[in-house]
Amino acid sequence: MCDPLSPTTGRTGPVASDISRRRKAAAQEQGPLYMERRGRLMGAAADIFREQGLDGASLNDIAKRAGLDRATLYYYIESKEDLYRAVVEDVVHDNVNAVEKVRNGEGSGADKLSQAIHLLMDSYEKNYPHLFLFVAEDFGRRGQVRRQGRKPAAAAAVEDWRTQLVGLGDAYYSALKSVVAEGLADGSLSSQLSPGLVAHGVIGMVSWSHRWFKPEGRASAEEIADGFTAMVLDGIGVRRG
Amino acid sequence: MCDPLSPTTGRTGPVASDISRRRKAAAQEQGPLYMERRGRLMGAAADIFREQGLDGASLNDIAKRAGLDRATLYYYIESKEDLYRAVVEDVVHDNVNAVEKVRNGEGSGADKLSQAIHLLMDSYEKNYPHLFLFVAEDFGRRGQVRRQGRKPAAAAAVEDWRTQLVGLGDAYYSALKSVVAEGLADGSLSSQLSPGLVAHGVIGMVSWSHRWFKPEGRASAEEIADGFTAMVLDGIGVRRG
DNA sequence: GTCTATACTTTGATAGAC
DNA sequence: GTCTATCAAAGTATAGAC
Repeated sequence: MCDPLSPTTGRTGPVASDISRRRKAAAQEQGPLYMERRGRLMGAAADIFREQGLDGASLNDIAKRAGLDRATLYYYIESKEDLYRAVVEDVVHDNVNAVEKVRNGEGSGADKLSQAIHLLMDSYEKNYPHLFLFVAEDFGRRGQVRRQGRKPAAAAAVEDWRTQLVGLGDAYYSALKSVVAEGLADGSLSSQLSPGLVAHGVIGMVSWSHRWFKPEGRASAEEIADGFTAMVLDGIGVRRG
Repeated sequence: MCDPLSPTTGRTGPVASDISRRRKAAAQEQGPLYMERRGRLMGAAADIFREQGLDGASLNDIAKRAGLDRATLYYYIESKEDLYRAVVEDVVHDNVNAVEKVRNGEGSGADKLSQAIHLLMDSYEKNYPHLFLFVAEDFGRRGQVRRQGRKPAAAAAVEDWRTQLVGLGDAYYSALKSVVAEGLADGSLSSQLSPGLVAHGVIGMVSWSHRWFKPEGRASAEEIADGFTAMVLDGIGVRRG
């Protein structure tokens, strides 16, 4: 290691700026100051994305919330999409993994369905608002992300990234559908409905909570999950016969 | 001396352009050509809004789909928000009115709940994609609509309009909650859950269909409504005891 | 690490000729 | 009725000084 690259004049030469390299270096280093500020930035971004959505949020708003200048963000992140990704990716992955673990685990289909509902509501609460950011966006739509600026993030990369997120949503749906099908097969569930329709209904019921659920609200995530589970399994109509 | 290019002759004077006045005049006139082209524009706008969302859609895209120049749109509409409003407003109003009519009508609470579910799914199909455009947007978020251009639509007016749309969503929720409460009171529904939670769940189940429902798809809106109604009233768990 | 200044892009909207 | 030309605003991202 050596840093003899100062100009031979002895003067402090012009700094090689290239924030892209400095960003990568800092990311590798993972110094304590870097990590702390990066964490604060992620929190601010989560708030703003929650309030305004991916499109509606501007880096200006996020920078202001984080107490930084807009340009400073680029020391920590590569682009707006990169920032959004950093905020939601882990939590979404964890969630899909968790549901797939439930599907592959022990228990009846009905039990697993209940577990899945509780799991998701729990995650909404624990990881608020990160998971909601993902649920609120409809990545199935094309061209939603509008690219501006002198060097917009590479279109192909952005498209790849969107496709990945769509895939995660699909994986979640697929796992839940399997759970329902298993329940119908093992006799713990009984319905004329297709597993796919049930899965859509359950996911809708739970996902829609991003429009009204507040962590400090009257009902806890667990109570809501209990309620939805009872509704789906037992129904709310009076028993006939 | 005198500028020979100066049009000081008795020739036809400069036209008073003012497209705003001409737009209002044409709207009053309602000539057949105007109505036909306006209708085509609304159809194109509905398509693009469906694909890209309110924010993601650009007037350029909409104009292209309608086979017009971007500037020509302003002969028919006042602003982007005005266009979106024209596309969704009637259908959303009709829907809220229909649900309130169900609430005020005859029948048990359980019957009314079933009616409401069928009504909404039917409307999704019949008015596709207009009602979906509304459901897909989250007007509860602030500052989502980004205003650009030399003279952005008056911020106050846009805010008013957003508040109105939020109000329509609230009215829908409120009506459905009443229906559930009535069912619990008249004995046609039986549950420990709060009417509000049930209403949220049902609305979520149905509204989420904007992410997956296709009018040409395997299941019709009526079949889906039948399925969701059965799921909510009877449940899909095996009967105990 | 952070900021000022600025390049470049896209958009919504107008003016005014035809 | 429609179009060309253009505007002002807001955005993303970069360069480079400190």
